[in-house]
Amino acid sequence: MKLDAPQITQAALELLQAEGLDGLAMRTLAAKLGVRASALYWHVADKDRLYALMAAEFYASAYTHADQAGTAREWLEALGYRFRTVLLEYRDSARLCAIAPPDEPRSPEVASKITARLVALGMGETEALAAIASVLALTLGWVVYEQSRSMHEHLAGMMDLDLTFSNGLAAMLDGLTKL
Amino acid sequence: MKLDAPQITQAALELLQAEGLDGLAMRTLAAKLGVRASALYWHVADKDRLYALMAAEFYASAYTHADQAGTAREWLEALGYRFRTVLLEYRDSARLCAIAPPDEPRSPEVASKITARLVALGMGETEALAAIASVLALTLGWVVYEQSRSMHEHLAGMMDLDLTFSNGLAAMLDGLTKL
DNA sequence: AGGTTCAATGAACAGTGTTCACTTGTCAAG
DNA sequence: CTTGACAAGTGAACACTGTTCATTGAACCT
Repeated sequence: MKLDAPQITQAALELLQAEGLDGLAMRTLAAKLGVRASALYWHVADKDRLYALMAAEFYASAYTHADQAGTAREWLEALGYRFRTVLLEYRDSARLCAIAPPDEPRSPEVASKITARLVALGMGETEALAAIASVLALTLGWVVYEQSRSMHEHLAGMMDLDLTFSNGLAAMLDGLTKL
Repeated sequence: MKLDAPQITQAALELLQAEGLDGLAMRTLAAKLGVRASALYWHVADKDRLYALMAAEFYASAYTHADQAGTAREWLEALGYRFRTVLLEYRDSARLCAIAPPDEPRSPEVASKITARLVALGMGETEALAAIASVLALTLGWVVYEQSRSMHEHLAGMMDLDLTFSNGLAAMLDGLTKL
């Protein structure tokens, strides 16, 4: 049962879910894998790199679900909705995404890959990229607030968080996909 | 020249601007104030508390500028616009806001104070709160991406960040303040 | 068997936030 | 003045963090 970068990422996600971001220490993570902390550095360069791998899972889940949509509008809505859903499954995940550096060096080709589906559904390239950035930004920021414990208690008492998020997202998409 | 919580906050903001979040160590901050690190704990309970005080400055600046607006729509637009502007003046400020816990215990009265201006301009209380949360979320998330160095280089090469942000914000506000 | 390479170890290092017993400095009361 | 009290800062320690590196072990191919 050899160690492995994806395996480490998986264990890190479980640890995040169980203990939160503060509980995610390299030694703790290593112990969970039956190994010493220094062994992790053979497979993963940095803790920042580990953050990036973890965050990439969230983004991947969001993109994967979005790809089942049939229109550009639906695709963007699914992206935001699924991104929030997967983030809410893990503690402190939004803070993690805020801390994590982008995992791959971003090149125009990568950008094309991300926007490809939207372009196929009839959007312009930069228009698509702008829309994706806006949706991810709104969702990430929203979950940051939603996962802050005292903020959550405060907001949840005064409104339906699911509904209010959906409204904001829908409002933005109405404007973005209009003309 | 006695030490003081607001003074510590101010020095911390300067240090953040100069060195970024990683350079913001209690000992470094204390040295900047001509004092030892343990002295800071007389005025500020925690580092988290310090984060909260710093973040509060950003929010205060945003709210202050917004209050000069004449309509609900303008108020919300100013809130987002100014929030982004002040965040961009400091390095890693968005990540800081994502980490910082809300500074005051949130009560219904505090919520009323925040929404007061919007209510005076004709919005319902919960409607106003939802709109504020959406605007702050979009802006915070946006600046998180914008301040990530590699992400910034990547996005800045493909679009006008000022314009794209404004578009997203305007699109959302069109939908939120419509009916 | 021998050697090469991949993988994990254990010990250390520098730096972190934080605590606490202790020394100051300042000012008011006796 | 002296005394006491209280606010403020010190210095040393603690526990913990991410990270490095020389060393060791295991697995594989020749």
